[in-house]
Amino acid sequence: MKVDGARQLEEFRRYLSEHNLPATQQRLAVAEALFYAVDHLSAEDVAKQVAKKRRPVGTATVYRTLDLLVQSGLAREHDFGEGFKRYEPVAGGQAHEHCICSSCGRVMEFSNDRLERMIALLAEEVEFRPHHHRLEIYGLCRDCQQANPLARAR
Amino acid sequence: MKVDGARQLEEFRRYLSEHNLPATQQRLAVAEALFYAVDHLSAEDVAKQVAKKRRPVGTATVYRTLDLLVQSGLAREHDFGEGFKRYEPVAGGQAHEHCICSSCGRVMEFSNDRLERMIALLAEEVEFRPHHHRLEIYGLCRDCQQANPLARAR
DNA sequence: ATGGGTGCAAATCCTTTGCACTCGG
DNA sequence: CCGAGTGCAAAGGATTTGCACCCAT
Repeated sequence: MKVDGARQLEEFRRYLSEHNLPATQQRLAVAEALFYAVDHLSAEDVAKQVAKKRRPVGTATVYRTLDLLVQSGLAREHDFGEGFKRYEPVAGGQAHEHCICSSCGRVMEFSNDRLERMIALLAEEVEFRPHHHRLEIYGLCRDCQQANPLARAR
Repeated sequence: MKVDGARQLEEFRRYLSEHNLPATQQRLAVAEALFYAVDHLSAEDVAKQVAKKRRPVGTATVYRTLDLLVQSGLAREHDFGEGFKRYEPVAGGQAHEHCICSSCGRVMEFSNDRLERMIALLAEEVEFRPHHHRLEIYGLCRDCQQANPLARAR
């Protein structure tokens, strides 16, 4: 989901200083790569982006910084069943869900307030205090439906 | 979610013969372990159950059979962010969702037809042909809310 | 009989960790 | 300055794979 990269980077700086954590080149470079990404990036993707735009950063640092970003609430972690995780920037509070194409792997997003409210309500019905959630819909994207009209999504 | 183990095992047998796949001792033992489980089992849990009730089965076979079960639609795979996958039996078509306690790891289930319908509808709105989905709600279960009233779910 | 299944162990792949060195505040 | 952060490479843990042997059909 599109976010304002510059603004997000500023938020991250604030988070770091509030927590007495040094704002190192590496941390900022990793955060920047994620915040300006248009897609859901894997840790490796992030490392590549950083290497391209700035200066290579160690794998460990990439993972450590991604963890920080997740903890700060500025990023979200996903597992689309590919055997590794993907990350995406989060613009404060905008919940949204994902459709993952079983055929080509494309990920689409949508959001719907009524859905969000219903989810919160249903959780409370089982005496659960919801914090966040993740909805992934697997099936066929438009292109793959056309390419293979009879295909049954896996 | 509770399913009829014997019935499910029969379904698996049918699936195997329909696909010209041998119904080996190991496959049946793995399927049985999963179908009679009350919880969401990891591959290792499954192996342990099989070893206890029947005869030890190789790790590779456990994974291979779990894949078969998922492909046959008789089992479902989950990643609750623990670093490994969990599996649960699926009784034909009964969609249900999960609440995962961030504090103690307990998993609760619920289902709601209105939610299911809304999810299908929203996917179609973005020209996506949904096949199945996964909704995971993270937060605090009732016990953990009481044990730590001020805790903020992660 | 016989083609696929199984077990074992080695291989993979993503992610984490230990440690000496470097740097931001 | 100095404790936290970084890079490297080695470790870790779940899952997969290669291959000789075995068993349902």
